[in-house]
Amino acid sequence: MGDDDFFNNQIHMISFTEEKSSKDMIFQQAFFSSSSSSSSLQSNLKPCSPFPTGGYVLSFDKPVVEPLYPKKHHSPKSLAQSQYCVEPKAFPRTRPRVHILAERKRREELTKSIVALSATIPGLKKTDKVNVVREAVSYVKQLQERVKELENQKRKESMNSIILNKHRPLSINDQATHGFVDVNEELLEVKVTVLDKEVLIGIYCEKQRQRLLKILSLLDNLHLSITHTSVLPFGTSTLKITIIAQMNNEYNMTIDDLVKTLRQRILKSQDMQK
Amino acid sequence: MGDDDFFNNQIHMISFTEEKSSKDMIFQQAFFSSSSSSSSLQSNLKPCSPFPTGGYVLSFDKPVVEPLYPKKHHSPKSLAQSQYCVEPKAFPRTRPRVHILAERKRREELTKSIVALSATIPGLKKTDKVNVVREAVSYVKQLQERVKELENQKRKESMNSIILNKHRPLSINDQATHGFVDVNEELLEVKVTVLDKEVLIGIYCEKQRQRLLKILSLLDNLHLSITHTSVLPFGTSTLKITIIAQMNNEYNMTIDDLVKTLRQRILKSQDMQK
DNA sequence: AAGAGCACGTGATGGA
DNA sequence: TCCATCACGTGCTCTT
Repeated sequence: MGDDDFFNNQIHMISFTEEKSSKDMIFQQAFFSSSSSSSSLQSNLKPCSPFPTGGYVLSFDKPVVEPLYPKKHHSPKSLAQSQYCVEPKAFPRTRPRVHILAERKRREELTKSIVALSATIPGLKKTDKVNVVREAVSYVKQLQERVKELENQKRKESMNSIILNKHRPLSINDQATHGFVDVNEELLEVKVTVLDKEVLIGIYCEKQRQRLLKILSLLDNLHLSITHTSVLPFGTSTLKITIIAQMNNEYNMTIDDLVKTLRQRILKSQDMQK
Repeated sequence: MGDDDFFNNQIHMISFTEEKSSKDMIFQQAFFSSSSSSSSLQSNLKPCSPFPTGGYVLSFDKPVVEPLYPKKHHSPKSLAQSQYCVEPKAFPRTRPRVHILAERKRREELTKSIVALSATIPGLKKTDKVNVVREAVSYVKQLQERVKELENQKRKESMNSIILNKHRPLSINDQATHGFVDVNEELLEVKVTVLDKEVLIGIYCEKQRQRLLKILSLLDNLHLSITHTSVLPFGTSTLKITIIAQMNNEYNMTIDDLVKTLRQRILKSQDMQK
């Protein structure tokens, strides 16, 4: 669990004119599974390029030793293989150092961000860099899909109240709102609950001729015997219908199917009315 | 869209002498805004390390020219600065090359994955690598939170059917289920819908003495005048109560508050019954 | 001994 | 000019 500790256990030397940089790298080094200790100065030689004279040479950043890159990495071994060349002429070698530092910083920050990313994605086993990013991609897609899914469901749930607001001026300027109201955006909510052999059906819909009659016959066709009903007017143009019914032996639908077919049939009969 | 192709279009030479390889990199190079063309051979010199003799030297992979790394990048300029050193002694320089290739592949794949990641996260402006990863982190967190939020809401919605299943054997082994049933897990669902000055209240609860009476007086206290009610028995021990009421002038609650207070009061009166 | 993985220093390049 | 970003080749380590 505690995996944030191995910072600062190694102090890379100071080098002349500071360059503090203790506690560096390490981090992902340890995180991404690797050794831990380090600080094997390992020679700071590097190829010195920009010479029109041809001839590729090496040099320190300064004509002096300069332990500039203290953080190489992985301690053991080496140190014996410090090899270098000396530059024939000392040059204003003050620039590359800032470059090196900047680049170091950049790299550091990339790995750090990747570590942060790996922290957000659950069930990650291979903490290797590319794998982290890849898993992140698929995880993001997965999350996006889940969100979309849930939001669609929610839309259905809260549809009635939204449509309610739309229908509020219904009786006033009925014809005036055309164009903004989708034909399929009927006000219709169906909810079904099952308990043993009984079914509780709640329907919230627009007021219409023969509304209850049609629904009851529809239920009869689906092998449901009505035992109680209640029809309550809500506002000027909507109804709340509640029905309790008994499943016959022939009945064998799932709840979802029942809801769907009820919605379909009721909507169809609504269309036919218009 | 199609982003899986530019592998294997280059046949990395079979062995030394050769190295065709044209068009590579490109991709992210173009994606992350940069130049596009490539192939500026740019000298293949490299520091040759493992020499116990000290002295840091450079060499080709072979004593011959060898255009090994054609993909350096950014075409223009350079090419004039081909500089190199010759290794004093030719060595079995056949190993590093595979390493170079592998590393190249690794790098390529990392950037590719990051590009893929950047594709999944919307509204991204700075397509810089670290920024992509960082934005990905915050985006993932954002998505996670949204999912959690939506799922909690969903839980509330579907609570009733879950509790229904728990209560199914209620009338049979009433006392026998103690210990597994939390005291607060009463069967109670309250749903409120508002239309102008009217309120539609649906309550699903356990059958109990004076249930309707208490609820109606409660609503009266909240400045709601009942216009219609319906009480339907569902199963042997539950009720579906539906109420339509008018808001009085004194009424000024939000829907959520109304639901909460209704739930609280009803649950409290239920407790007192026991 | 081979492979995978990482950080390093470096040159090139495009933008303030 | 300087600064940021990139791909590159390299040395190192750890695992198989």
